[in-house]
Amino acid sequence: MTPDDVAWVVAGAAGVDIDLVRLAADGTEVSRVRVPTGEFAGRVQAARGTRVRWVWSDTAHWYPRLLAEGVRVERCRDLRLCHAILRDSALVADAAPIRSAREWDVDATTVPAPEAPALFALATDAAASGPPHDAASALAEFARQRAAAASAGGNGRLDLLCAAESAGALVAAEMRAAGLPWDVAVHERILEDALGARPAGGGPPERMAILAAEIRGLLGDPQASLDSPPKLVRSLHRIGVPARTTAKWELGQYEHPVIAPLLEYKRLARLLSANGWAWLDEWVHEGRFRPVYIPAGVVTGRWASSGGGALQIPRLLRAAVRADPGWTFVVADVAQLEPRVLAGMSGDTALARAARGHDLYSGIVDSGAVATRAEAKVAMLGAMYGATTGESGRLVPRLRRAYPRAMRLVDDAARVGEEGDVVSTWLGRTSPRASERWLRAQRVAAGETGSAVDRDQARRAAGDRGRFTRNFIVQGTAAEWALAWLGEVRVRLDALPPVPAEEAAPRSGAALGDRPHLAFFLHDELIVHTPARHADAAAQIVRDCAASAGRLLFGDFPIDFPLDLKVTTMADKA
DNA sequence: GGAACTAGCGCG
DNA sequence: AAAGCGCGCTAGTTCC
Repeated sequence: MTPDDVAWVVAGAAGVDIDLVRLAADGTEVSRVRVPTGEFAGRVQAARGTRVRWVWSDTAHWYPRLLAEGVRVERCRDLRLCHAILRDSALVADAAPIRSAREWDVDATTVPAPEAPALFALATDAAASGPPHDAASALAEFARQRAAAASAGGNGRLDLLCAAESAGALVAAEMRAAGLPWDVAVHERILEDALGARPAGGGPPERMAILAAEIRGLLGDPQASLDSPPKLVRSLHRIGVPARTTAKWELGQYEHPVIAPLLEYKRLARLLSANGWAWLDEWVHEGRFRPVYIPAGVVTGRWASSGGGALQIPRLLRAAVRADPGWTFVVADVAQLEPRVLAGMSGDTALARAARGHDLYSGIVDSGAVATRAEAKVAMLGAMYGATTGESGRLVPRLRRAYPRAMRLVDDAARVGEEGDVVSTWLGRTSPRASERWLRAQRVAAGETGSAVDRDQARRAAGDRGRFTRNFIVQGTAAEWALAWLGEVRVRLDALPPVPAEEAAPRSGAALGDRPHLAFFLHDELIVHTPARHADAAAQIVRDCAASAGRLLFGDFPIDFPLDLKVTTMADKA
């Protein structure tokens, strides 16, 4: 914390009074009050603008109830999320105290989703699946975390990461509260265009039924099952298509009249089951899709989501994302985030030069390392994922020659992982340790009693782990860049003036519906929902924050993060 | 009849 | 039989 920081530690179980403990910048307790839950939101609102940081057990536990009352907070520290970072970080010199606080080891995915704040509080406390929420526990954990961070190397990088992670948790709660504007009529039109009319009394939609009849005719079996892979494989064998699986990449390799309609049927079946009318009924209410975002739900620090498949919305349906009347979107994504981050981490000026301007892959071609953009892309992905065979594996050595620093960084990360050690992202998030099972397999293979099968399995497991750690440092650092971007966008949008009540978007909620706010985030892309009059300002903020995120992580190193950005009322991809 | 698993495919 | 990372979700299948 900076010296002028004031922290209020918030604590209390659901349904009882809430303790507010004021701390000085050095962590000593200044004062303490106990307030009824009904006064909590008012207290928080009153503290806006005082540079307070709210320290609490779990943003998903505390923040939804504030948002429901129309109250935003400027900054917080999410003890649950920061605990996980500091507990595992290789930068922390003395991790023993924080590791001993096992009650804070709460897997993000076990935190229940808030249907409504009241229900959520009940669910959490009844199931006792969250971290402790009382004042003594929170104060002790905060002290442990400050000590752990103070013992860490890395010039404050972990402090930066904890701040960014906590800001992300605020964004996640706010985006759920605001929701993503979703036009049900447009979605239904897309479904009908693709699938045909919605069946009145069950059964498949019209176009799927016609396709199914055609396919069954070609299979020579009016009863053929198209939805069961084993049965479909047997049906295909009977007409001379020797497919082993029903995966589309394999089916696509056979020449037979049944293949084309079958692939089309599978595409439609997927759309129907994943995002059909049932999805719409379940997940879109009052013009908003409100998924549950799970910050750091992925080991690398990326977010996960729960319910509604928020991070897998098919491109086809993006046309259903429509701004409210008088509002618009700023849709922005970063071009080639991961290789840019790799250039920054490794200090590879040659790769940074290739990245300058806009298209990094074209820049690689211009440098002469490979001949085409497609080659540059597959080679770079192969380098970051650990490809060893095929076209990708063949091209990676060309990148090694052209960008030795960058390639050495990922190659070293892979070697460390193969040896069973951990790797860390730029800001210090550290990969999980090798499992006991993995270590045992390596010991057995290395020992005199190990069989050829043991050795083969161990080598494969080592390779798998090496590809994981290779990718971890890049994917994880990209996630950190994105958090920095997101967090700064949030703060700066919040500083824009609110619009008059008659121009507000009430469906986005009392806390956020009167001003530009984040509405969606997906790894390297965000959508801001904004009153039209603030669209240009919001777009500039999104651009400026990409630049400042780059500086926050990589200082003066000359790597830029260009955006594909557009201002539009329909958020199909930028 | 339900839990646990797999196949397949959507997203980055 | 995906080559090469990270996910979530649905339907079908297998096992208890």
